Amino acid sequence: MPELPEVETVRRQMAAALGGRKVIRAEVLYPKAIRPLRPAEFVKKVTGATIRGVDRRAKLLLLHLTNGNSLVVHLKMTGRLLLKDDAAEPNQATEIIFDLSGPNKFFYDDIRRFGFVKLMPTKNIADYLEKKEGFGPEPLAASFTVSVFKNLLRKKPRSKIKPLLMDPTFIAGVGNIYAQEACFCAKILPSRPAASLTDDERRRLYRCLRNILRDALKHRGSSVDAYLDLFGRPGEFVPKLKVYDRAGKPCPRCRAFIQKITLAGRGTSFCPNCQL
DNA sequence: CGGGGCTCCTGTGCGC
DNA sequence: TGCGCACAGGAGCCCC
Repeated sequence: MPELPEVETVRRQMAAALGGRKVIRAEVLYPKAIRPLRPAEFVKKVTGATIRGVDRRAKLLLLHLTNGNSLVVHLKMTGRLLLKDDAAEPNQATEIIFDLSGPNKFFYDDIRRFGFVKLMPTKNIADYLEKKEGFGPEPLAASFTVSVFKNLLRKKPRSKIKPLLMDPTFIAGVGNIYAQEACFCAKILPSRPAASLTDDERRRLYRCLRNILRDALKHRGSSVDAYLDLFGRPGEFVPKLKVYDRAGKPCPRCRAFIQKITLAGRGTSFCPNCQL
């Protein structure tokens, strides 16, 4: 599942590889993936435009075009943005093909088809992100200080901490993998109400969350499920995951068996011995 | 306000 | 060996 480290990896790669490239041709193979336009309109508004820059907010990728439009992409669980050579052919998962200037095609694939590509005027992006989506702070931003984190926790005293970390309106970009890893690192049970965390635990969780996201980014993310980077390479962080998808295996810290429960409908693994 | 359930969709992995 | 089915999962939405 692409979360902040995976999406940011793809953003950096796209910014370097796609900037200045022109869309020569576009084809929509799965119309439900695009919003809100019909394929003909989508193709018309994209064709001939040059990719000016790539931003990220939460798990959304923002591809800005020179014609005043932007593409807003959410990869959800199995979306992939792939830069391939001109001879590449679509497969079962391919939803959109962009034929670029130079020797490349740019594919949007999504096995489970939950992701989307929205086309909207660039000038509407800021409002869309902050008003409609209402994203919380970027956890790796310099402005996201420990006191900002503590103030946020005070606003949601009754929420369970792990689902709270995954709430995009609370903090942006954290999903099921890194929320579990952060709780493990901070030695906090995922089901603890936010208000029950001591000052020391709040500080630990803040540091753990930021360190894990940074470390995962350094390793180009975790390839669980279907994630691949822009060049089709898997991320290298999976061997460093301590609890995610490790139910029944020994805790790397204390050797107790990792346990799995469901919180807010999401699988959640933790060590019942050293997470308190 | 918080929590639960439903929805989208397909590959995986289980039980028989 | 093969079939069929439950299940996972981000996040919006509805309901209580």
